[in-house]
Amino acid sequence: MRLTTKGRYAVTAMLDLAFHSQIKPVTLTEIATRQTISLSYLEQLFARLRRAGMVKGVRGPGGGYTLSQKTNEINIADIIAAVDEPIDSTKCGGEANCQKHQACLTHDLWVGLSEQIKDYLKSITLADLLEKHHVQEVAKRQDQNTQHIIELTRHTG
Amino acid sequence: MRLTTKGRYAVTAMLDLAFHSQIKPVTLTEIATRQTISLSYLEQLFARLRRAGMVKGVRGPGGGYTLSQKTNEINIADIIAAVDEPIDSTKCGGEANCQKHQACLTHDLWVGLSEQIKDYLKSITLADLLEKHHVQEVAKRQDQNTQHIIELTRHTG
DNA sequence: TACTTAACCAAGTGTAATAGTCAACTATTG
DNA sequence: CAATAGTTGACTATTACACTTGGTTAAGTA
Repeated sequence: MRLTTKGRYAVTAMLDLAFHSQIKPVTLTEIATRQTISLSYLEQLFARLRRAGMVKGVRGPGGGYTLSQKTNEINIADIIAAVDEPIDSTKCGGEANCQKHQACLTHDLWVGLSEQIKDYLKSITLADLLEKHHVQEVAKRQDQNTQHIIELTRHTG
Repeated sequence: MRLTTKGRYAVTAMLDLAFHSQIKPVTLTEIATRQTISLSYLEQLFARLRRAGMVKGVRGPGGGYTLSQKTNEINIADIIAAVDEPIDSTKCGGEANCQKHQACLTHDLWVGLSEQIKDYLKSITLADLLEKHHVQEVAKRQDQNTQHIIELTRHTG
């Protein structure tokens, strides 16, 4: 799981889409203008999002893009994964050229952390963010000292 | 908060350091060899980590690097922040050129998410990861499909 | 004091991803 | 048919990444 500007653009655009596509499709031109992202770059991002089945394109006048799922069914991790290149964070690629035991140990730790982040982002949907915005203002005032209990499911190979 | 290979290298190297610098300083050459990272690249990363006050360099024979804090005082977010370039994720830079209200709304949402991720990574320390590894080995043997409940104390600034 | 070690430092390089452009094509609407 | 807007591909500039080279400085050791 990588977090780059590209992923941020994608999430931002999807949020914009979630906001505005309630009634009719939203054109990329609108999103590009609102979010100050290059239209052609957006086209590339949405090509991937479409292939991932997250948005639907409607051609012709009055067309544009709509979400192909509900906002509470689209999570952040999937959006980012859709636009990012897949990457093997291990370098040793599992076991092949990895002779050093100590090296794999720290690799394991990172992969574990990476999975945690992924799971975390998977648990956050567009709906959460949209809803959260209202709550945020309240929470900002409360400014309380919480303890996070994070539940992690381990994927066994 | 960005998540790139650079940050991964930094975290990996710090984990390696945490493992091996218990008794004596660890040379970058050792880490470079173990983690198959270029020595000079490591030097650059550690220059930043040193400036951030996370590691101490010891010159001369028998020298190397040690952690300047305890493993439970060093969190992942700080490591990543130390090596990454600072980036303004807003593009509107607060308020200056941001005329569009709708744009800032989604920006807010992203910034909020970004803060969440940061807080999350702030709550995970090197000690957590090292400790987790022991648990992992046990879990691996048991080979059961368990659900880990990991309780992380959030450090408030 | 000379030598070795290893941190420290600066400048440069190749590569790949990012961010964006340009141009064409297809489907839909009116 | 014309306008709209998605779809696609190729191409370019910029940048960060990952790494290299070639040093200097400080601290031990012979």
